[in-house]
Amino acid sequence: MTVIAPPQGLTIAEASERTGLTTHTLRYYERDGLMLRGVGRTSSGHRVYTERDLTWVRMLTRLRATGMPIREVKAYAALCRQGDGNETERLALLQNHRARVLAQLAEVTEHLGAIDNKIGIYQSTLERTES
Amino acid sequence: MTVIAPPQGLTIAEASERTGLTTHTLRYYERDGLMLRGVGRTSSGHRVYTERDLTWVRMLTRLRATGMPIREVKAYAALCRQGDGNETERLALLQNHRARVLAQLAEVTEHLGAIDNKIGIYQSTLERTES
DNA sequence: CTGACGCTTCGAGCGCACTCGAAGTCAAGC
DNA sequence: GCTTGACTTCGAGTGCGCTCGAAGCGTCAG
Repeated sequence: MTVIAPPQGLTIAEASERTGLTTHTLRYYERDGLMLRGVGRTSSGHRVYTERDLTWVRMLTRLRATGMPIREVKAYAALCRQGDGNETERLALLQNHRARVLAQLAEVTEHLGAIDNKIGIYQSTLERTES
Repeated sequence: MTVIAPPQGLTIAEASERTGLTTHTLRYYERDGLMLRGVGRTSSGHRVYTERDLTWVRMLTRLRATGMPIREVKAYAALCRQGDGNETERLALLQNHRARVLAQLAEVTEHLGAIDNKIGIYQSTLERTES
């Protein structure tokens, strides 16, 4: 049907393409209350994504990609939805997350070091055996 | 009952304490074929963990903590179980994992940078508003 | 001898984050 | 006016990694 993208709006398929999320996931995020506000609709009920929506989805993606659980993303979305006045809470939430991510990065890096040692051992074993 | 730890062996409770895994998880790992070989038993059927078992569990933990899926840990265990001669495969598996972990670290770090920017924005918003 | 405890096995259940399928609607092209 | 196909909603299903509970047994303290 080649839905004509309404002025300044994108279809869910286009939004999917630009965000790298599936249409299923985009609908799921909206259903689950992760969007700032419900995505707009055409007269026939099709979703219309604006650039603001995509910007928000990209933020979501960053939070998710750094391991923030959906319920917490939802909490952050709720704060943003409320409007001005709760910046302190938003900041605290993000700083909390940041601290957890840093701890996680440190832990993974440490474990990776040990795995690297193991890799080194196999490499020297193979060198001694080779030819 | 205070099971007397058999000479050079640890009960599952002790193994749990030293590895930080629950007894449930330790049994699950054994059931699922992640251990190098089945853990030994006392005459009454209780598990006896050796230091070698614990060393292996610690390696498991590192692989898991860096995001290796259980099925791949299982593959690695199977290679080790086979004995000498497949060091090349083991090395390849670990190097593959290492590459994925590095990519993951880079991605998370990049996303974290963007989140840090957001944090910075909230901080300056609050500074301007404060007092 | 009795009770409590800590282990045993087995299988079911859970939380998370999607992922998918079915059935229906609507606009456009032929 | 009929077909096509991208969309809609709803609810169920999937994969992962545990996590838990029930039922039973062996050993030790009292």
